[in-house]
Parts: sequence; C-alpha cells; structure tokens
Amino acid sequence: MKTTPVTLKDIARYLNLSPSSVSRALKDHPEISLKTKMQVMEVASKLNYRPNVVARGLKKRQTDTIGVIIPEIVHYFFSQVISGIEEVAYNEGYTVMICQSNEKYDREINNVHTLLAHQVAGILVSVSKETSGFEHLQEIKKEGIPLVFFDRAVPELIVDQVINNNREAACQATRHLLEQGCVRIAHFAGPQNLMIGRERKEGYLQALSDAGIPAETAWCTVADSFEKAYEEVVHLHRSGNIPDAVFCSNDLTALGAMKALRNLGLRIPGDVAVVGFSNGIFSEISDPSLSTVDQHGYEMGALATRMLLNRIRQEGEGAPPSTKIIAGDLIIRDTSRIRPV
Amino acid sequence: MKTTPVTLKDIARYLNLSPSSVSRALKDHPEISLKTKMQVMEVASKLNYRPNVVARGLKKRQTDTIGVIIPEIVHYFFSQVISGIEEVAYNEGYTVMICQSNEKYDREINNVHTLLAHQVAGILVSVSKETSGFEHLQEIKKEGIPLVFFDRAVPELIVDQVINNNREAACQATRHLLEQGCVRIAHFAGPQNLMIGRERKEGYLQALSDAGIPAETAWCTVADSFEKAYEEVVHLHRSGNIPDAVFCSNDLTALGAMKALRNLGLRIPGDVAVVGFSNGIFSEISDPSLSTVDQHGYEMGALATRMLLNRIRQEGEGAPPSTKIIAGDLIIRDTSRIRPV
DNA sequence: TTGTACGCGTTATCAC
DNA sequence: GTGATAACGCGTACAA
Repeated sequence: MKTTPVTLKDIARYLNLSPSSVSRALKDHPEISLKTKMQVMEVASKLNYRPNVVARGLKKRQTDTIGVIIPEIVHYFFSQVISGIEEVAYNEGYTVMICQSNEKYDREINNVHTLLAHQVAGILVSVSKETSGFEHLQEIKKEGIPLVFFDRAVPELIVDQVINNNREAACQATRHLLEQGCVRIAHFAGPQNLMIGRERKEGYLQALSDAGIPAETAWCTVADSFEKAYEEVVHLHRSGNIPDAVFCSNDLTALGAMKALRNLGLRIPGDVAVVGFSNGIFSEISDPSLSTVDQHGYEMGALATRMLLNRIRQEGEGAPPSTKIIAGDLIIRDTSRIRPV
Repeated sequence: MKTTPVTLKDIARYLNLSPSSVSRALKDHPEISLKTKMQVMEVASKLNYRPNVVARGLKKRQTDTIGVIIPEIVHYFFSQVISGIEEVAYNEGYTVMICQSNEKYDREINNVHTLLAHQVAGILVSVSKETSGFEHLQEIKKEGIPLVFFDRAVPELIVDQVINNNREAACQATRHLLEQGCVRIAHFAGPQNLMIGRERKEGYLQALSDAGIPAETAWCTVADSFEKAYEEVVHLHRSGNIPDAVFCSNDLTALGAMKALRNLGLRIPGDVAVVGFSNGIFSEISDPSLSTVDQHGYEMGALATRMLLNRIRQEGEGAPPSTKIIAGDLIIRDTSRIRPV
C-alpha cells in the first residue's frame, strides 16, 4: 500500500483553487491574498506536503544539488572537506551528490558527465592524481555551470578555487627542520603532475636555497605512499646516504618513513627528524607524535561551497574568478623536536 | 555563451524522426529497425547527447539516486562505508546523495524529508545516537521506498539491514582479555539507546558470566568519547579501583583511556590492557598498537547497497526483510598482548 | 516500424 | 487576486 506523495494539485483540489495559486501561495508571492496563503499553508502542512524537487528541477533546468568529485573519500583530509561541504550545503538548503574518482582520470570524466546529466547547480572538484586533460572540466563551464576547485586545482583553468599555500607551508616546514639543526634534508614528494605536489617540492627547494644549502637530487624523490616511503628509506640507508631529516608530502608517507627508520634502528628525531603534511587524525597519536601541516579540510570544504553558492546565485555575471588561500599551520610535535625552539 | 544540453528532440530533428523513436532507439527497444538505431546512436554520440535524468526521474517517479543518511562523515569507519556504497552504486549506474545527521535526531528527520523530496530510489540509514523515534523512517516505507539499515539499526523496524555481530565480537574481545590473564575487566560502553551500544555491552557481560566472574557496576560505564574515557580512567584511579583491562566500545575511547593511563604512569598492557572497537586507521600505528575489532566498513557499505539495489529492482514483491551479519575480526596487537597466545 | 498524444509536478506568462 | 495554459525532457499507450 504505497502512499503517493501529496502534490500541489492535491492541495488545490482540497481548497478549490488552481495549482498555480497554490504554488504562488507557497512561495509567498505578493499578489496573493493573505487569507488564501494561510489556508494553503495550513492544508499543506496538514497533508504533509513536500515540494517535488525533481519536477522543480526539470522546470527550472537546475536543481538544488551540488555535485562533488573527490579522489578518495576514505582519506581523513577529504572526509573533513566533505563534511564541511555538506554542512554549508545543508544550511543553505542544498543537497550534496558525491562521486569519487578513485584517482582515475576516466572515472573523473564519467563523474562530470553524471553530474551534468543530473543538472546539478554547481560542481566542486579536486582532480585525481591521474588527470592529465581538462576538456571534461571545460564542458562544465560550457554549460554555464559554476565550478570551484578545492585543494587540487588545474592551473590551465581560471576558475574559483580554494587551495592551501602549499609552497609557503612546505617552505616553513623545511625551515623548521633547518632551525632544528638538520642540514641533510630529504623530501618525499607527491606526484609532480599535481600542482600541490609541485608546490610543496618548490617550497622545500626554496627553503634550502634560502639557507644556502644545495639540493641533493638523491634526496628529493617522488614517494607518495606508505610503502614507497618505506622502500625509499631502506634504499637510502643501503646506499649509505641517510639524511638527517625527511619532509614528506603527506602524513601516510611520513608514517611509512618512520616505520622504516624504526626498523633500521634509527631514532626519531635523534637520528632522523620527520615532518608530514595534512594533520591526519593519526599524526597526533603516532609514536613519536608527528609534526605536520594542518590543512584545515573542513574550512576548505565550507569555503569552497560558499564560493560556489555565490556563483550559483549570481547567475552568470559576477566577479572574475578568485583564488582563496587557506594557510596551513605547521604543528610541531615530537618527530621534529630536537632542540628547544 | 551557455550551451544548452542536447535533448532527444534535437536528435529527432536532426534525423527527421519523432522524439519517441529516438527514445526507443536509445534504450534498444526491440521494435525499432537496426538502421535507425545505428543512426540514432551515431548522432547521439556525435552531438554528445546525455539523457536528462531529472526529466526521466519526474516521468518515472523515481530517480537513479541512492540516499544515504550517516551520522558523521569524518569517522574513519563511516568514510569506509560511504566509499563502499559509492563504489557499488557507481558500478550499477546509480549516484549517491549524502546527508549527515551529525548525530542529531532533528537533522535526521530533515534528511529523510530531503531525500524523499528528491525521489531517491532507495535509502541507506545508520541512525544517529540521539534518535529515539522512528516515524520518519516509517514514512520512507509508506512511500514504498526501499530502506536498508547499516551498522546502526532500529530494532522496532523490520527491514533489510547489515550489521556487525557486535555481541559476539565484544564477547570474543573480552574473552581474549580473560585469556591474557585479566580478571578485573572494565567496559567503556557506547550509548545504550543504540543497539550497537547495548549489544557490545551484552557481549562483554556474557564473557564475564561465562568465565564465572561477577560484573562490577563501577567498571561498566557509558564513556563514548576520547575525553570521557580519559576522565573515567582518572576517576577510577582516584577511587583506587583501577581495573587490569579496559574493553572500549570504540577506538577513540580506547585512545583516550590509553592517554590517561600513560599520564598516570601505568603501563600498557603490563598494568592495564586495552582493546578497542572499529579498527580505525590509527589503531595500527598507535603506541602501543591497539588491539581492536575490524568492522569491515567498506564491505558493509557495499553489501548494504547491493541489498538496496535488489529491493529497488524487485519493485515491491520480494523476499521478507533479511539481516546480514558481517563478522567483526578481533585483531590482536600490542595493547593486549601479555602472554603468548 | 514509426508517429501522436499525453502526463509526470512545477512554474512562468498571460488573461480575466 | 486568481485561473488557464504551456512548457521543462522524457517515456509510453495507442494509433497508424
């Protein structure tokens, strides 16, 4: 015994009104008598009326849904971002449609098409590690749908974006290691096709150069996972070229490095100091606790969503695309505390 | 210069066909000539046609979207579940609409109404800690929309559900502590209005009773957060009533307890052994590494989604509601390794 | 095998 | 102030 939802027509029939009047009454149209408004409101809540957003979406060629394309939901940072997105969207009467690209280019393209087919009001994207083209993202713009990047942007596309000041934060983190007396500092970098990977590496190199320390290529490699970091440390150790600090482009990488260092009998931070990036939930409780950069994922998601909603509401003519920077905070914990600061 | 999406009509005009023929051709209707089908397919891909799912949704009174109501996205376990949901949905051509209740009853009710207004094809729910009624969930059933619980179910509602064997897993975890020689075992329980909270407590009591050990009320309290666990340990210590083991209803609680124990100068597991619940990402890398129960979040999300899709496709008449149990795996790590097993 | 007509629920436009 | 009408894009019974 399925109950079909109550529609405008039901209310209209009930009150001997036309559907259009009911529609107007419900959206508080000025040209409707207070009396009918009251009646309609009352009947609506009595019959438990809920507007059919699908029908409205069809009519207005736009829904109240925000599309999100995110590389991997299970990353703590990204789950924070999603939470921020959902929170703002909820408060503004929007819903969130989530797609994960699983770091695959193909899938990301698919996700875009899915969201476009759903007539979402706007799209938030953090591109996958694999993404090498951007025609799919241009399709979004072509349809006049607002697009905002968060965390991982595509430099070729000039659209609103919220990103971390990766370069500065990485520079700061490296400088911190220098201040601790480290001079042989390695960097386990993220994928260099991602801007965040490049920027963090640049920040690292910048800090070294500022300190007048030449960069050693053997110490600056792409190692983007727990396992790769582990292997890289073992590799460096075997070649008798162990650094006295490692700055990793994310926390998991840092933990992989730490595990390898421990297994090799090296003390942290005594022999090798470690700094990560992201402030994952485990950085605080790892042993020793991990120095890292807090990226403020929740705020990033919230801000990106607010920017998107602004675009959605402005409908076209608006300010030129802007880039908001969320400053990462270096959190100094035990993996890099050698001398008192 | 917005481009409006290509519609069936555009293709029809292009080929001098009627929209209905195009529609049929695209869904591989048997009564359409192969030739037209080919033509339509070709033009469709050439014009980059993508069906408007909103219109289809209105027509069929049902969309290809699955609604998810989840307490908090940032919990590692829940993010795993979402990932599993999204993966299966994606492979089956469905999209996922996410709502988080933030553990609030009001908000959960709101979420239900939002999803119903969106004509979702089915809904996956894990109820909030606050949820005390279930009229809102019954509304879902009333509209004939399939509903599947995951992790946290409402016992009063007989619907499909995927849950952990919390009682058995808790029992096993407690038994493990007994086998390690612990006899004064405390339990920091979850909220008792949630079935999972009650069941884990029951498992704990069961194990004690099986071992002929009377339960001590002072050792079995509701402590459901890092902070509360911390305080509870301090409290027990102050009253000179420290147990020799603590079984916690989740990992964060366990970590709070561990922190307090460390600060009190008690060794883990030497003085007090600890076991958590959930296998959060940090349990493996905490110090000492935390024994816990792996709840297989990803599999839970994937299975729940498959069950939901089955219901959606069967349309009404189907098997009676079933309950799938996902067995939690006790993972023994260092916080409970006292004697060789 | 293909076309016609209508409706899904809502809203915008025009008329009264 | 309110009602009638059309349209959003698609699917389907019915007709041809």
